[in-house]
Amino acid sequence: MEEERRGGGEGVAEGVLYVKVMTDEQMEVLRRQISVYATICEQLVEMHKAVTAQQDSLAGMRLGSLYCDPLMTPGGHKITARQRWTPTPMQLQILESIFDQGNGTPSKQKIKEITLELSQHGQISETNVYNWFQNRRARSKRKQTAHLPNNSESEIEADDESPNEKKPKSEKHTHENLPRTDALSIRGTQTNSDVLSVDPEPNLRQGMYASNDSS
Amino acid sequence: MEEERRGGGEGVAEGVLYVKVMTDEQMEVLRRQISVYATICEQLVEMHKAVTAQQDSLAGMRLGSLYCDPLMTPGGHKITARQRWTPTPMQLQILESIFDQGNGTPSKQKIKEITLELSQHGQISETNVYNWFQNRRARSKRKQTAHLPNNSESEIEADDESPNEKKPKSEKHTHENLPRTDALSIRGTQTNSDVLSVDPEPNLRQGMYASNDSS
DNA sequence: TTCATATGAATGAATG
DNA sequence: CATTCATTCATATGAA
Repeated sequence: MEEERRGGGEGVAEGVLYVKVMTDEQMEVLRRQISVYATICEQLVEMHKAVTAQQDSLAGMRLGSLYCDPLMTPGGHKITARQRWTPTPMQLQILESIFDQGNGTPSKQKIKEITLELSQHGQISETNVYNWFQNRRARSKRKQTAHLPNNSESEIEADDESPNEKKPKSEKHTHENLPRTDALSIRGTQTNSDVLSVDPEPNLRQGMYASNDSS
Repeated sequence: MEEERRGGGEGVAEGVLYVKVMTDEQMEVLRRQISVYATICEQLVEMHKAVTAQQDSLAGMRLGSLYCDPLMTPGGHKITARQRWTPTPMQLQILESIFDQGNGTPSKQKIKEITLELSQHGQISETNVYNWFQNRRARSKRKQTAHLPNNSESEIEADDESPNEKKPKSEKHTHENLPRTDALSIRGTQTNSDVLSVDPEPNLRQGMYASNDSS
């Protein structure tokens, strides 16, 4: 599927000319920047849709066409694929055994040692190890949360913008959910004359960042 | 030539020896181009905001009906309901710019100003800003533990079966004064080319964070 | 192809 | 501030 991730070098008859024409860092930068204005463009599309919809109601004409089909979508950037680390079976085994030792919280020093150990079996970085443990613990904990809560109620979550509800997200968020809108939130809410009204309604918590005035 | 000028950091990642065909200058060119586009888009958004707002406010004379509820549904609860704040690209840009300014720890007063500024681009609270800076600093500092004093990685190792890569986050740069333009600040920076001089909303950035009155 | 899932990585928020 | 937690995003892989 992704054999053409480096589509830059076409015309190769035989052999996979496998060269990177940009460093990951460069690619990351570009990706970021492109993503920025791609999102903005998406907002523009939404606005245009809104505007044309108004006109539509007046003239009765319909011209709702999407004129924005970028090469990538904010939901899935297909610009580049960043390869991610994959532990070798050997590494995985070692990691698993360390994890099973109960020393659930490997400190930084541990991480270094483990990384050094694992680097004998393949490329690896401390970040990889760190992430692995983080994920391992988090996911093992989530598995336990699948305790068949048998919630007899049916909380009707009508607002499922995500049709795929396979992920067992039966967790319980014990914190207040702030009515957060998505990235392109400028289209909703008040597009009235009060578009730019600052809504300084911060969900200020108890402590915040400064209990007192440090001035 | 200058294909190896940039101290990107990585030259050989895994088995694959790749060359850098993009120079700093090329990169800079792309960056600036994208920056221009981003700025244009940003201004377009503002323009459309003004337009839609105007239409809406003039609905009494034009439409005469409150039919301005096409797709947005001001009270649309079904857009997305996330518990966690996610900065919009524009907000991110602004935050990054501020962060790169080296003004380090923003004081409480700064936070307020920044929050006010960012609220023009989406829902945000002071806590969000504070957390962002906290995380930003902490994580950028964690980018220093991946190199060994005598780590000669000039060797091309192709023995491993794990095609992986380090984690070069885009912000490898410490907040040192980069000679290049900052990460496209699509915000206040009035487009030098004055592409679309439509700025009917002077109150977009009233205070900004320029007013440094911290204690 | 498309969908579903596992999982590495990113990150906002919380805790010390 | 330094670490950790919790959640989400993105990608690799396999099944339908």
